[in-house]
Amino acid sequence: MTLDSSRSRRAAAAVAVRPGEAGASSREVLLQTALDFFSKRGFTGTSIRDIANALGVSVSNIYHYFGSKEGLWLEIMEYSVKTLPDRLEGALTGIEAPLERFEALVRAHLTVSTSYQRELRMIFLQQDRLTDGGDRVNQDVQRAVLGIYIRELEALRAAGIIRTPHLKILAFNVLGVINWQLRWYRGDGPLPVDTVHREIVDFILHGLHGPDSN
Amino acid sequence: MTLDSSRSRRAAAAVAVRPGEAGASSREVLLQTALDFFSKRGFTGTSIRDIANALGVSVSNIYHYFGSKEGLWLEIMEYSVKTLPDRLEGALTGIEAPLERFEALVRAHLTVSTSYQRELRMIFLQQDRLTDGGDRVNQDVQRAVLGIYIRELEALRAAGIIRTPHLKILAFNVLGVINWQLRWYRGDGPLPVDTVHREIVDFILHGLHGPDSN
DNA sequence: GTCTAAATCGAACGATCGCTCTAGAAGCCC
DNA sequence: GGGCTTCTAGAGCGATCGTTCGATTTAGAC
Repeated sequence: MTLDSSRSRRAAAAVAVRPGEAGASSREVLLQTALDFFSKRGFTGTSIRDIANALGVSVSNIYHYFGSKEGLWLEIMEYSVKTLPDRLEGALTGIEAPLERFEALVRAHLTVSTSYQRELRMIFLQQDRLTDGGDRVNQDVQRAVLGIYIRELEALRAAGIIRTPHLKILAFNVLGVINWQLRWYRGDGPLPVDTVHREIVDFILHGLHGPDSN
Repeated sequence: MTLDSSRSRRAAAAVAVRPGEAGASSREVLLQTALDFFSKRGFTGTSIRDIANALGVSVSNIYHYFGSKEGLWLEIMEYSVKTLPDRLEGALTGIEAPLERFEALVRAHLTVSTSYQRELRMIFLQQDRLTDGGDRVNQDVQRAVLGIYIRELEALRAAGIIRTPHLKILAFNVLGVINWQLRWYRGDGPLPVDTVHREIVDFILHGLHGPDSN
């Protein structure tokens, strides 16, 4: 359920694998296991043998499907994090009022964050150990998301709802609240996801002073 | 200036080094270089040889002073991150009004974050690759800071200033804004540190709606 | 059945990892 | 000077790293 049904292909050695077959199943299992390790220990903290041994398969298997360790990383990025900007934009279509748009943006962001919690943890753990092309992916996505927030904040300022001239700082503050949730929130804890999302939206919109203060 | 004058000692092989001498200088340079690497590439992403080669010294030198890679990491934690809870508590002494206390807490936290930016980045990059004792340090500090925030938020609730029953979520939201700044703020950029701190305090206290909305 | 390609394995490569050991250089006390 | 401790270097240890390779197994097409 957390996986996209249409899967793109980019590996070096692997060729045409039809989705929904036994071959794809091996692929998926490898991706999921790699995701578990990458999101918990980061890129350098995870070895190819960690992933292979966890599944009881050989390391050559991974190279057969993904070509390299970085290829495996990028494959995970491909179906998850890279889709983030489009998903955020999609949540805005049809909404006109700036404040409504902004709230929809935050809510959509939280929803995607919940779906791709491990994938997003990966990019926030990773620290310039990939080749240039690999780093680019993360930077582009983060820049795109920031751009969306700044654009919406500009609309809020034009509407007279916010006054600060430092929209970039404001955008980072909002992103901080949303992304920090990736660090502390555990789905298996006592807090329901709806409660957490509602509290975060309230905090972003009203800060410490609750929604009844305006 | 970002270093404590009194330095604690815990290495395995090293013994009594008087501060302020030539011996201490080698030590300091090693610590600073290690700090640069750890804060940029994390624990697993940094090798002992990275640090030694950057300084043109031998790896044995590092082991002479710190005993192990983890010892080097913990030594950095010792003079910086571990002092965080005490510094936050110190900023609260003499202040009575809950809201004033909270604002002072946030401001002190931002000040310390600026002083120990690289050190704090280390602990947010690191991901359970240390031995049990090493992990404990980070966890204890983070728990202590969270405890301080929750205690102050309880005072705010008792004073009727906030209403939400989910103080833990609220505390994480505040910490998210503060800690996220470690990820994006560069001191050499165009934004003055005072401006950033003021915007963050305003955001935490009032959210998107500015300070004149209550 | 045969043929072919995808899937999987185990061994091994060179490089790098954290770390140890031995030994010489430098600094201080007398 | 000698005698001691501290500091530093370099070689090398076993382990693990990402990766490659040849060979074997599996599975579908005919």
